Amino acid sequence: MKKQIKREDIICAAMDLIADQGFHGAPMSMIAQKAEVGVGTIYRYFENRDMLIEAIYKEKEKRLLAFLLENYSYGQPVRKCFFDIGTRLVDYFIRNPMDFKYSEQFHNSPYGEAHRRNRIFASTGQPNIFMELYERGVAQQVIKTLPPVIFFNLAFAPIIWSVRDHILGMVQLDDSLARLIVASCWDSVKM
Amino acid sequence: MKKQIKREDIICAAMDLIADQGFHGAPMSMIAQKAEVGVGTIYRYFENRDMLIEAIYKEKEKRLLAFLLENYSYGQPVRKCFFDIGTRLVDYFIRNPMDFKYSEQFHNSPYGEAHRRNRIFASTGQPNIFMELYERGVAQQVIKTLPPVIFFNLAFAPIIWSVRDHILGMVQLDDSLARLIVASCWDSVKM
DNA sequence: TTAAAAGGAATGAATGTTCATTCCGGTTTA
DNA sequence: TAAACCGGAATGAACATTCATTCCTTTTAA
Repeated sequence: MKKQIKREDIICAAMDLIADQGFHGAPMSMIAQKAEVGVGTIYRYFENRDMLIEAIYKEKEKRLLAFLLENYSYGQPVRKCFFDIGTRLVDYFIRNPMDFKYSEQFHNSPYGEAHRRNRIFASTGQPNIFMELYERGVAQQVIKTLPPVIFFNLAFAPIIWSVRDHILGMVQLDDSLARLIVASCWDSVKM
Repeated sequence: MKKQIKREDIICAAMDLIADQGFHGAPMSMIAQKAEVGVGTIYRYFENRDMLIEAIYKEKEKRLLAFLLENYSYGQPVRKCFFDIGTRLVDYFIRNPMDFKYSEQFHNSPYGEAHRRNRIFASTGQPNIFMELYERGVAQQVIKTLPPVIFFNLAFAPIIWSVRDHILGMVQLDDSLARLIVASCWDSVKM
């Protein structure tokens, strides 16, 4: 009970610090301070720094996946599903900018090297809606014949970059612009 | 004369190390060793670590820009210019993977924070072919009406991600696939 | 009912390591 | 021979991690 609370405190503190200062700006001492906890305490909950960082990532990933799967438009046409996933992705990250920033830091660091290839669409055992979408699209010939990786890049890279720009204040990503972006991504992959 | 050679040695060593080990894997002592130079010598050519890292970036950027501008299809239709830039970008990075990797490391680190927004299309005083392309496209109504940043994301994010995947060995990016990707990006921005 | 004792959670000063940077004795060059 | 150059040991700052000690909660026993 108490235990879980402290663990949460540490995770939140670390995630906030790392999200906006990067891994360099988040020494254990600072994480401890922000979490209002002794440095040593962190080590009661996490084997070491790497494990803490990994744990945060896992948690974030789990939440995102859950959000994407909630009421997902299973069985709808490929195009519909594509728009659904795209707009949800934008929604989620705009509502949880810290998650996005943390994820960026993580993937672009030695810690995330291993996961780099999992990105969003790895086979986590979960029903993989990304892969399913790709395969269905190819089978029905509604999307271009492309290696899966390329499909994913065309489909999501502009979205991710645009979300980043939004969070950095370079653009205002409102609903209509978000839709326009997703539609453009669709234009790039559709047959 | 000699001076320039040592400077080059240091830059090359640092860039190779950083490109494939990241900034963490490239302490000054290791750079010195790889460059076959004393640690102190580095400080004769660069004020400090940050300056070295910055200098490498500037050099790389200059080279890329020069490559893109070489025989650039000025005055051709927007579509033609778009394809030209896209394929050149792929070509350059595939032929200079270290430059690409370095650039990725740089942009995703505290060092590159300042430049993050310059990415490839900042106004460096140079004739900015990216901005020119965007403006011409909008004026002629051959591309969608989008904020410039979004246009750039749609146009180049998938290319950059795909190049990265190629370098990591996730896809084989041959000429025809590269052309297909550029064409798809065009599909996403064209009117 | 209360005092004492145990168990284990929390703490943060101390430790050891990893660097960037400096400095000065040696070496080359003009 | 002086001046410019080099090299790499020495320095000190920044950290992750440890561990002896304190603190708090729960159990025991009188």
